[in-house]
Amino acid sequence: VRIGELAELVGVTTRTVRHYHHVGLLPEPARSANGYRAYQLRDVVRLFRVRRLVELGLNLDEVADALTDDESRDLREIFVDLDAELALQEQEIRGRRHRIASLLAAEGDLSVSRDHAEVSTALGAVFGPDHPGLERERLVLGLVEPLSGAESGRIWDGYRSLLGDEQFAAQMRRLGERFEELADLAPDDPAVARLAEDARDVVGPAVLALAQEDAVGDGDPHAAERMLRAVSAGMAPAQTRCLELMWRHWQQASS
Amino acid sequence: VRIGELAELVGVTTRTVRHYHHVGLLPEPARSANGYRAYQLRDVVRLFRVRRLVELGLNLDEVADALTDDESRDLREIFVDLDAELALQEQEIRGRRHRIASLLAAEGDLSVSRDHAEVSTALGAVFGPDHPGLERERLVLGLVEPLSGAESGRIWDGYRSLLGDEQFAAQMRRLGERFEELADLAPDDPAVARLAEDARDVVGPAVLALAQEDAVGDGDPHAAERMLRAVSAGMAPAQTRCLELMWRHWQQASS
DNA sequence: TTGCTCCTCACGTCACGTGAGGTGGC
DNA sequence: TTGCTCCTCACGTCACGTGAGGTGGC
Repeated sequence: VRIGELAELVGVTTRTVRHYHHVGLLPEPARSANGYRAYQLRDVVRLFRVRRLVELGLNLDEVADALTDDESRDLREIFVDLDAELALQEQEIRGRRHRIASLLAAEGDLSVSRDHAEVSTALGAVFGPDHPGLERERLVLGLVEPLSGAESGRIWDGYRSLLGDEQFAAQMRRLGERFEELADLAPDDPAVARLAEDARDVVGPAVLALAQEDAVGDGDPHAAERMLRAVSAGMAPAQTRCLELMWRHWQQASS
Repeated sequence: VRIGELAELVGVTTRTVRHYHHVGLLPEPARSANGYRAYQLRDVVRLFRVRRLVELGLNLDEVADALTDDESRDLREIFVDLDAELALQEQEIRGRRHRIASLLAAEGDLSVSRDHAEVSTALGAVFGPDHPGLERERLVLGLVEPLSGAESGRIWDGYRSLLGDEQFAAQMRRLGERFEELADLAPDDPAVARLAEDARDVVGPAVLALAQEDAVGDGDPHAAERMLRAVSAGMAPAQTRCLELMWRHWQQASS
């Protein structure tokens, strides 16, 4: 029996058989006069046994281990471990499918959540298309999505109540403009502290909500700080400083 | 924000971030004076979106595809396809776990089936440890295992009834010895045809059963022929010829 | 000075797939 | 002569992991 026939018998490719020779899973058989591998019955049986284990999900090292005669490691133990691993994989796949199903259940744009789309639209309406901070404010929304449902839910609610109130919205728009103007100032410019003071009661209910979540203790305990670091990525020093000051105010307010 | 912080924010390694740069999933950010990558808010958001899709099970090409703005391929379609693929994987894993569970449910040696172990023992008892054909006969049992349950079931039954009958067993032992003696003869030696004739009613109920399965049409329609090729792997020419003759007899008997 | 982070190659992982270039048997 | 199978390298796949060797900031 030559390699092609062996492979067909067992249902693999000839490359697979050669690979098993290479890694020592299957002994190299004698060669016939023309240099072709000449397989015996025992090789066919061996290959079948190898494939049986591979198809159950063992990797080639484990198969080699399982097929040694010294039984150093119990086959039963191997299978128990394998089953546990497969159970994990199954759970993972189910989780993914669950998340995909809830995505597909929603209509509209799948690339962002419904909440995100709604708040983004509201932001555009409130700020107007030419507002210098609109782009950044919208990017910040992208940081809310990876948070847990409870965390992001509070934040979306915070945005909605804020943007829904004409007076707050107008203040927010103005604060946003002032924040952009910080870009060219020094971090210790008095305008920085003034803005942080003025923003205290208007902007940032989202962050406040996050801080409260932190205090309550469910979700990621450092979500708020991580948000803060992410938001300040690439900001001008004065803007970063302003955010820091706001953060301190909010921390005091929530404690 | 430098690469380490970005990676920690999003929950990946720095190597992963660099890999995404390499394949173009994440744009290379500007460098600060020391050559370090300096990330902006938009990079954080982008990386979060990439990871969300990766963790759902998309490969990096698909992620890139899904995150292009031209929406050339509908995200909904991508998710539907992905779900179908995940459903397949889940079924595969369940199949494996099912097979493992039935293995674990049986006591004793997990490397071979109960039937195999039983028939192998019976073969040893009937042939005796010094019989020249015992090793091969036992190897042949290894070819029965990969067959479907119905096919192998018939064959094990065939073996059991044969080996359980004192008279048949004695004949089989004798035929086995004669078969080994063929090794040094020419394929056209009259002893070959004689043995095939004599074996007709004794050896090979297993193959006969397989041939019947073939005729009935369930299972692999060429299982018997494949068995024959495998069994004759590495045999002496006269032995192969003898098997062929037997096979023809059996085919006639079953038609 | 020490420890930490960053930088750029570049090879390794896992189980094979896929040519590349050549030879033997019908 | 043509088509098929076999042979031996040896690079490619996929998403990074893991050093190797070197540099900047506290």
